[in-house]
Amino acid sequence: MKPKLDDVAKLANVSKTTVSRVLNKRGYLSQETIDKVYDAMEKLNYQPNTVARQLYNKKTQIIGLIFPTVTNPFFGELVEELEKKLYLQGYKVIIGNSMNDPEKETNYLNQLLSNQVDGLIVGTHNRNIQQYKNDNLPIVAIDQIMNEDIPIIESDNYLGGQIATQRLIDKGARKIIHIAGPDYLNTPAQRRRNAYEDTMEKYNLEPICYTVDFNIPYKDKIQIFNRMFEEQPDIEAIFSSNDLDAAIIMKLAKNFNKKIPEDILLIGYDGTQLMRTIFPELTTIIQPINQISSKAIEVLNDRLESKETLKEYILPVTLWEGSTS
Amino acid sequence: MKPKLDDVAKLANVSKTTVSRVLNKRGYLSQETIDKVYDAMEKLNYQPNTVARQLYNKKTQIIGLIFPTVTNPFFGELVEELEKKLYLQGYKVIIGNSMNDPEKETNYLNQLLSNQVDGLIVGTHNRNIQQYKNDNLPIVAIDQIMNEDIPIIESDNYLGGQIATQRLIDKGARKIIHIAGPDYLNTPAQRRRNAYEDTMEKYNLEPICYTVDFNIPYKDKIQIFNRMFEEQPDIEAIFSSNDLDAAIIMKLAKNFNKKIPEDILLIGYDGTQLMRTIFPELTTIIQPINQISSKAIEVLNDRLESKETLKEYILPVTLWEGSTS
DNA sequence: TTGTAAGCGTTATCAG
DNA sequence: CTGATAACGCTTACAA
Repeated sequence: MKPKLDDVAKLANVSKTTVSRVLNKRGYLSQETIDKVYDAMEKLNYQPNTVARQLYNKKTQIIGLIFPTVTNPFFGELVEELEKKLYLQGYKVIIGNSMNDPEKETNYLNQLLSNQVDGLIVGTHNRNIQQYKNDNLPIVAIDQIMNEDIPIIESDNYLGGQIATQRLIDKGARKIIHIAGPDYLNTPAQRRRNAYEDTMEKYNLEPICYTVDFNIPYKDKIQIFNRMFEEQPDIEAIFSSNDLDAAIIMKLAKNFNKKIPEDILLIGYDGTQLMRTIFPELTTIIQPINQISSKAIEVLNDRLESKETLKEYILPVTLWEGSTS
Repeated sequence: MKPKLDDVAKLANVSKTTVSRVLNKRGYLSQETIDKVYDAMEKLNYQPNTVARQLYNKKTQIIGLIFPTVTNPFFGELVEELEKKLYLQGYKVIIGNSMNDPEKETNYLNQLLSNQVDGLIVGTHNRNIQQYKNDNLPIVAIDQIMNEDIPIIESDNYLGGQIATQRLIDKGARKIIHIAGPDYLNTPAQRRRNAYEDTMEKYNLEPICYTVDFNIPYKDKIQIFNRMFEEQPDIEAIFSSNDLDAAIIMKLAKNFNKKIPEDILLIGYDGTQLMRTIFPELTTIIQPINQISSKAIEVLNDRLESKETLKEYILPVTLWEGSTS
């Protein structure tokens, strides 16, 4: 059995209160008592029970992070940044990889909000969060519309989509295909697609979208892209809303005897550290993961202190000029 | 204020006990009571307080995962698998990215073991865990020696190193360089290096190792590899203990006018889904992430039930035959 | 400077 | 079938 406060108290011949005071360095205590208590704690190898403290304080010092999958470098790096920064503020993180499974996500949401976490940062792409309406919950969303009361942190998706499309057009491409996330998801990321469509229209070009759920198995993606190459033999450029897909497309292009950038221009999206390091040649739009995570935490802190927040925070994107377009 | 059991009880005109029974579907209850209670819960939008339950049950249903960084695809995929499988068993996960910072790691270890988690799966590379000796703690380690009492789950690092080195030799390379993790870390992964050295010796070849801490910034790695290319102009093959480093090396080789595999043979290590998808040409040793995670959880469960476990579990590796060697 | 006792929100025992 | 009550381990008024 693990020793508890009372065991320490008995061994040190003091009351629980005193031990608690020593533990939390509160109030006046004689040095003698302090020493006695520390001695006892050491002898018993005492560790305070976090859960009991959480119950009393009504705070867990835990933040829940719900994201589709930490396996995608964008989310991996984002989650890592969030963890790092929250750690410095004394928080731990519970992570839920929802895999865009609505049931799993709802489950996490419900359970974590049962006093298990102090706040939530959510980046999944599902809806059904009606139940939390009006509740002024300590939640912020990243790139995701949950409901009107939950602030959204995002990078400038429209501008990103515009920069990407414009670049391909400027480089002479006319038949430009866009790989997008599923359009039933009304996320801010869809603005990349809107920007693509608007820009194409502006030049009287026909927008062509292929839709890929970004966390289906790789082999399914490969199938879709292979079909795309078959259906679009005269394709001149591709704007992928995701670097991973762009990288896969680069590999597949070879099989169709298409060279990048000679035959097909390519631009991706996200621009993670990882991709910039192992695929520096891939031109892409960089999302400011560092700023996104900082802002998300800042806004969450505001919410926790019941301060007013904006509904939406838009952070700047930048272009990574590789050689694929 | 969030409603509590008592509020529900009052509204439904029953006792706390009854509400608790309804909540946990225990004991005999009249349908009428059940309905009344559910009604009240709904009206108040009641959510049971997880922390209070944790205190009573002395279980949190949380497992702590401590790994260097979720940003490395190997750990990312491992953590994801662990989370997925633990979720199905009713566990949540707290994640600590130690970044090989001993202080942060110790901190996590101490705090999480303060009744905050039911068990721990640890994959970090630091020592200093003396304090936990003899304690029969519910911990398992992945690829990491913590102390004699903590079981280790690992893939067959020696065999992996052997297969890799042998392959390079079979393909005709003689001057073969190995990129290894820092050797002050006495981890099972060092057996890859041992295997490399043994195999080289067997063929009377001189082993040459470059040491790279795997979570230093990318630009520092690039510096080290550039130096390597300068110092070793007649290099014929490289065995990297990490696919990311292998990928970086592939990019850098171009700058030195070295073609892979024509001029330099290359083999990596880890073989994550991600790398096999976006770098299928990279020959590598696949660690069985799925099996590792399953075994880790299985052994942790045994520990939680105070069953005897082995000290070490070694899982098989396989070769991914790309075109880089 | 230290101790007593109440309370944080649950669950389970035991009695009715 | 239902209800008091103690307990989980800690913190803090309030007293001494």
